[in-house]
Amino acid sequence: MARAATTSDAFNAVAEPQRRRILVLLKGRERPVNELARALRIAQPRTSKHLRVLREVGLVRVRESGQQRLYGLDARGLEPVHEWVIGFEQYWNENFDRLNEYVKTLQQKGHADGNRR
Amino acid sequence: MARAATTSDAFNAVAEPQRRRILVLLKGRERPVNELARALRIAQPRTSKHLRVLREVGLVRVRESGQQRLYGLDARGLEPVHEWVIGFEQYWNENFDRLNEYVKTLQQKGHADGNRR
DNA sequence: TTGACATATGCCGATATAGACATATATTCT
DNA sequence: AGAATATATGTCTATATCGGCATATGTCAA
Repeated sequence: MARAATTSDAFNAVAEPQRRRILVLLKGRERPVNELARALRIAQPRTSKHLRVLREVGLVRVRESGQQRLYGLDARGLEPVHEWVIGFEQYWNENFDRLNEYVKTLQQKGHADGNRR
Repeated sequence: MARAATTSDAFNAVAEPQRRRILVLLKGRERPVNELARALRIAQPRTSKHLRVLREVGLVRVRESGQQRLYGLDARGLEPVHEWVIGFEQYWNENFDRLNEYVKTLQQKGHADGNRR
């Protein structure tokens, strides 16, 4: 079995640097494909393919506008990513080793309320 | 060129579901490889390889303890992921189209204080 | 209709997986 | 030393990329 498809979820879609840059560019306003390609300095077909991936995981919406297709951000799909990562916030905000010991102590006592920051 | 290596950064390392589960299991306490393998119900070699990836991006530390190797979380590498994702929070927390207009207005004014939730 | 412009898709090549399995390496115990 | 336990690594297979290029599809204007 190979790596999971990039279209499987937002985590995989966002693992690609160019796709992250695309999403950043779409903050605040819609953009046509060519504009994105120019901004990222990547070929138009490549841009279209990245956009397709982003579309398939729902991070981006398309809107026809004449001969252009305007892509817009739909950041809701990033919320699960945020939820997952934020669960680790306490572990990078504090001195790791001391927290580690602290939690271990609590666990040995059999308590489950050791999540205070 | 193929997809970026999983070892290239935290984004890629975390794109793999099993690796995310490993990190979650390491919250609060260190664990030896076999314990992780059992908990995840995946083969030990596979677990070791995932841990290797996590080690190479610095999300995990190892400590020798007799014949065991205790893996511990080092969540600092997740902070960049968090930073990136949090930049989109306003876009999933508010009505997209109205916010879109709002941000556009701010940008035209040249202000940068529009991050209030 | 023909042409210009914008975008999507198909094909190819090179590569990096993830999983399964066998095995090497290291440590502890007897 | 030899066995048992814990972990890491090498090999093989199947697959899903990502990028480049050519080309199909679609829209608008003259």
